[in-house]
Amino acid sequence: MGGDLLGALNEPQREAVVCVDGPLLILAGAGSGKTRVLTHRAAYLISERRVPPYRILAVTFTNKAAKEMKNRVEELVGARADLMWISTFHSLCARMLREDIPSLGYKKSFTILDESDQTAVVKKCLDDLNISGDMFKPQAVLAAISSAKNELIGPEELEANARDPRTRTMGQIYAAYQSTLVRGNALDFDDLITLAVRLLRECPEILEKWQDRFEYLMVDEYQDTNHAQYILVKLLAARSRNLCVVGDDDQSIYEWRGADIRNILDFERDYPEARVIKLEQNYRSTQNILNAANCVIANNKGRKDKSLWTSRGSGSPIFVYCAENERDEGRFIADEIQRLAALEGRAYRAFAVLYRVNAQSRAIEEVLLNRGMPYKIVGGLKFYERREIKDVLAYLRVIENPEDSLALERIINVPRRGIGDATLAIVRRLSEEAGVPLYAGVELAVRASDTPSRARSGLSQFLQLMEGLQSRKGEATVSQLVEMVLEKTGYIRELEREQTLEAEGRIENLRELLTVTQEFEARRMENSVEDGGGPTDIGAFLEEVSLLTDLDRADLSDDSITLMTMHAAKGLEFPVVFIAGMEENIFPLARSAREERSLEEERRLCYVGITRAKDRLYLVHSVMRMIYGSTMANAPSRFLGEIPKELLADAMHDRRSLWGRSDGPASPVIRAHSVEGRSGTAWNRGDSSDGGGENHGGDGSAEYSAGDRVRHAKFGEGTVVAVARGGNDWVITVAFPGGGIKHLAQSFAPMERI
DNA sequence: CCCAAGACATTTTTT
DNA sequence: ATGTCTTGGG
Repeated sequence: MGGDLLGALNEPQREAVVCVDGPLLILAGAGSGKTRVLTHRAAYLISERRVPPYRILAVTFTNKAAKEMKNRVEELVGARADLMWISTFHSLCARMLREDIPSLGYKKSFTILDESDQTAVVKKCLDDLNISGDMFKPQAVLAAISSAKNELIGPEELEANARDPRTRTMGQIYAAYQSTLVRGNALDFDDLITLAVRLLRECPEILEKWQDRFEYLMVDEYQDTNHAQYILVKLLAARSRNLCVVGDDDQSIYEWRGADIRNILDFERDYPEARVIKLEQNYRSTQNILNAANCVIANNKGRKDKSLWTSRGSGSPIFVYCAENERDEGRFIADEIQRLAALEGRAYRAFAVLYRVNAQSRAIEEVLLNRGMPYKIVGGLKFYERREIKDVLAYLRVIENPEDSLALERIINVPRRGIGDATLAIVRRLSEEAGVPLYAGVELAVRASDTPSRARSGLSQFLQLMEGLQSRKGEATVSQLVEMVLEKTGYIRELEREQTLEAEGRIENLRELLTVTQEFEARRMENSVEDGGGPTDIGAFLEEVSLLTDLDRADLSDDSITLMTMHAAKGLEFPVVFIAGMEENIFPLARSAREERSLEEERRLCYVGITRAKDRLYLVHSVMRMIYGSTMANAPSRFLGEIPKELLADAMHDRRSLWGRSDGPASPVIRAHSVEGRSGTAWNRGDSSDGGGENHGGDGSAEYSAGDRVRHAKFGEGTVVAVARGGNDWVITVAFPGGGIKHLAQSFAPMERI
């Protein structure tokens, strides 16, 4: 057994698997088989060390990662794997809280809010506090609250320690927000973590219970943990100290969301007896791709030194294409996919197009759509955030827990039943006066003598509906309840009446929701042995759904091209990867380029993007790009300049490139990639340090560099996008927002820098 | 109470 | 360019 388990591993992997006592840091580079290590490690604990599976905890960030880990451990040790605790941070905490949250003054039936619920609460708080939304945008408030929670800072503390009035106000809004949540017995995603931490900190017997249960702990993607998660792990592992964390500081791309890269960088300080094992052998990509990734990431400071290598050959060069605009970019990508599909017999699922911002997807999508090439977009619109889905789920929430005032507010007039702002105001006033939840307020309003008759009839109609649904709660399955909701509320009828494409789509989504509930029930049947005293079916379903994301529903199995952001691509791999929009201001984003800290995060993102590719990598930049409704001209990304030119080729697509009209066989796109100088300007001097072997040195220097703003006598203002040699002169390529791309001879052009 | 025309903003978003 | 949110008139 042991031979089998360890035989398929390389030396450091094997070490990481058998080193199970005491703290261990595994620095796992991209594609180095970290999931393999984690699963084998779990299997080793179970079958070699005879550790009961339920004494092992593995924490991931995504459901998908948890599911994969579970399946792979099962392959190794069989059904016993089911007893192991493999879950996401959030579901682990939800599970802990379901048991003991009454100690914190909440009821076990708490609901979990998603982002739009949160936004609604914030807006209401801003209203109540009479704070203008101009200065305090809900999104910004939410971000502030979230980061406070990530740091385990409460509202009072935030307000007390505020050094500026804005933060003080934030503290007040935070306080209002939190008390709304508490009143509604609701938790947001961050609360799941912070309240679990509070539980462990405030209740010694609960802490002890969990510490005893988990003898061995593993944390995946440790570089992405925030402070609250860090403390949670620290508390849980304090007793056994058998804590194994796996991560890659170079793949930390969620700092903006509270991830604290120091957690991984300082692990050895926190656990001085820790062993550190580096996994640097990559099983995914060619050496060229790895070299490119290594070179880019080497520009970051303060990282754990590591360098990926592979026993695969160097492989194809990395292809760079300079497109004219975003349509040309899409066209090129589609061309290449078709070419490679035919030439190398690759299925569509072998291709991924990655980009920095979702807005870039449209141009690519358009081309693929036109050509009838199958594609799917991951991210963007979320299934569970769709209005119709949220409406139905809100009904379930109220059925399950009538005190869920947020959900009630959402559906009280959906579909329309004549309960408008005026009526709702009455209900709100009554419930506030009586100090009862909104639902009770509805009952009061129906009974009150001064309620206008129209309002009364709407409200009592609503109450009847809800009572009818609630009466079936015990016997009906979740699917049946959903069907009843759709039927009795007239939701579907309303949509059918609309007769629009949009309404049809919504109906389609609701059908899909029924598939989800049916799947849930099937699973529930299977595991019926589990917890008898757990939440009800509806409760369990709602919890599961609230912790699900689109990523969990995306099937990568169908044969289509994948379009997604580089963030969404983390953890995935594709034989052929295109990274679109390799331009300054897009990647790195303009606002991120100014600060060293965020620039480094962009660079890590670039590293993640590059290392998704197994066989072929294409980096595409565009001279001009229409985005958010306006056209901009951007210099090629500095990250391109950080890749040694020997690794690059222009993929024989220089026909269309800027230099296409000038003569000579040299590949000008390559020339522009000369690596020199520092960030920002590395690319710019498209001077003669290329390996092309022609006309070096000599006569005069370029007066312009990419990124310069210029004014031309005829074409007006523009941006220099490239500078190249052309005969005895310099050819300055300028993008004029009004007049297109012009190639101008430096010595003749009536042009000046501005 | 409802709808429609304007304002608005738009990085990334594992849960 | 586009989708979401607000606001004002019917």
